[in-house]
Amino acid sequence: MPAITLPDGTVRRFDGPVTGTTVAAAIGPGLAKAALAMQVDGRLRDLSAEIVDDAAVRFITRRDPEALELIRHDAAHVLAEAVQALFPGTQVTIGPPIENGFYYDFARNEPFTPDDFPAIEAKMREIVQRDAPFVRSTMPREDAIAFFQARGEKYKAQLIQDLPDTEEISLYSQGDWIDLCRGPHMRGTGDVGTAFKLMKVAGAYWRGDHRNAMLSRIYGTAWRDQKELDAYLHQLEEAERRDHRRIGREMGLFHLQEEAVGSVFWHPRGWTLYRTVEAYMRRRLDAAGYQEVRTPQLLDRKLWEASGHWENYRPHMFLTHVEDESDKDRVLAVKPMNCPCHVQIFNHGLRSYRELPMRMAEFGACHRYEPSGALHGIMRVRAFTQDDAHIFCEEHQIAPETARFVALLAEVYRDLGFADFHVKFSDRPEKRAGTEESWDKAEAGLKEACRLAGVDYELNPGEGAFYGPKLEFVLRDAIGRDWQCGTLQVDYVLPERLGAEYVAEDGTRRRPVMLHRAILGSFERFLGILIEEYAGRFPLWLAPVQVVVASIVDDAAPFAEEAAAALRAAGLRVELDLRNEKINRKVVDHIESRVPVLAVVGRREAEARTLVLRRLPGREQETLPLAEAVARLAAEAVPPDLAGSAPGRVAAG
RNA sequence: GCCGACAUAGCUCAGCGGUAGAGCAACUGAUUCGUAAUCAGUAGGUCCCCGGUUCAAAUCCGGGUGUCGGCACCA
Repeated sequence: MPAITLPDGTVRRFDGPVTGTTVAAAIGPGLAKAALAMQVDGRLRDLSAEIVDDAAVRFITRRDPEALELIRHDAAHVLAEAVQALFPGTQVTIGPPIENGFYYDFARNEPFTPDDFPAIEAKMREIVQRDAPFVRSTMPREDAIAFFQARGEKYKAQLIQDLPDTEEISLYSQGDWIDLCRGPHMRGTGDVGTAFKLMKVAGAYWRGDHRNAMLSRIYGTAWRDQKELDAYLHQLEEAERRDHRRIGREMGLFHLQEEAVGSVFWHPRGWTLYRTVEAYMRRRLDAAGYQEVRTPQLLDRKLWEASGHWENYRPHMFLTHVEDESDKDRVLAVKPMNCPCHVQIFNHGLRSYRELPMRMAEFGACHRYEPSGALHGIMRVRAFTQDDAHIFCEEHQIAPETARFVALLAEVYRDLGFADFHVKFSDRPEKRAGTEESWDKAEAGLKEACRLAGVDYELNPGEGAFYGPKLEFVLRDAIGRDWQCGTLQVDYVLPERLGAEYVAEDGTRRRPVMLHRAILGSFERFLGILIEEYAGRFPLWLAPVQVVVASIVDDAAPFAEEAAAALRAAGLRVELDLRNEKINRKVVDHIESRVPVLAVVGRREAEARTLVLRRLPGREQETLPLAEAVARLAAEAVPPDLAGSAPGRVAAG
């Protein structure tokens, strides 16, 4: 006699076990038609599932957030059926819903190509049209294994084999086609609808392990209706326009070329942006009690052996040698990290606890031999500069230093336009240095510090650095990819390996703890993210070219030059556009090159000694006397950390 | 690194066995024109590299390199 409580609090009683379909029908024909699945006591279930006991039930319709996941999951099944119908002999593996869509991994000797999409999509529509109901059944484990083995689905058989004993083995059929699946599903394939599209093919390792076979993955996107699908496709196009590689070229910020794979050629405007951010960071670090240092690029392998990099990190290191006979056996490595160098500075001379915490910063240029497939624009490169620092401290200082760091990082991100970021906590990896005790201590200490600093994180198991656990501060790019920028790592290992010590209050020698930390991560990556975040339309203080003074007629040129000089004298980055072009054309060009302010000078302005300021890409304009225009723009161009203190003059970078 | 796709003028792209083309940009000239592209002309290419097939290769085949999308990697 289940009593079913609905979200609005009403209770319905039934004589015996009922399916969701029956309950929905009892409530009303509208709901019976709209319900795709249900939530029973918070758990998502098939509509055809029986409810035996009293329960709170909520029906899922197409409008509910859960519907998207169901649509995508079912779409993956439809894709799998379509592929097996068209390409006999293809084995199915897994096909989960993901953000914005779904994928399915197939085992097939010949990989799919986008040319196969039209046929597959057509078959999918056919299957959706047929609207076969999803029917759930269960099978004893051994039977299920035998069942899939007999069909030549060895991946499915293996999946079942590896399911925990407690797990019930459920299968879903849609017409003649059947698949191992946990569910739940909607009523039938027709509920998938037609707002789906296959997007791309890719190779993917079975179970994500590069030692396993490579499967052929098909990605698709699926939505409630065509309108949502169109909106998503449009959004993808927009994202493509923000791509830092495209904007970098369009704005003349940087380029990459074959002779220096993974290294950036910064052009004048890009370098201006870089210097602006660097100068900002330097001020921030100075104010936060850091001391900046500079350390060598090339260091003898002895140091890397001592630090543990030689053992743990060598495949990623660039090694050098010289031809000189007397020196030819010496191996110098280009530094992949700055930390060992900073320990060398710390070790130079006897340290006292009074000097701790010692915050040692460096804009350190590092080189790492990254796998070719990992390279991506300026976000993932082989040569980059970190806003790196190491805090040498005593154990009890870990928590307060973490809190200070997180506060600084949040302030920097906010100033640079990132209100949102998320934090991951990565604990001990398989390949690591140091004892279990030191890892226990480091992980516990960092967790405690997070608690004190009020940092919420998600756990990222096994992803720590080889010397210590880390916090990762993650920002998202235009294409929806996440990038680790900031980081904080607790390290008991390197001070030990490199023999760092200080004299404690009681006169004994102790090991400091090292906190490795970065806020931007690398300038290259961060600037890539920054470019995408603003789509190249930077706030005035960051814009490489802040103002273009454009003349309307040649007669106005002398005053335009005078105005540009005045703006430059106030510290602004100014370009002059005296081309023999109409003002319409100049407006278009400078909107395209993403200049924030256009100062227009015609005959009238030249006579009245005024400027017409137009904020691009907007249309509003205002006329101001030259001196006032200069003062206003100069004030506006003050970096956020200097705002409030003497406005007017702006550090050049 | 693995799977797949791609590589033609500065940029975006067409050409896909018969000796290279468009638009924009560049350059020259005319125009001096008040806020989203003035007109005309000129110039511009080892068709990524190396081999092969062919009377003939940008085009077909093989091998490299790079880029792009995933996967793996990201200390």
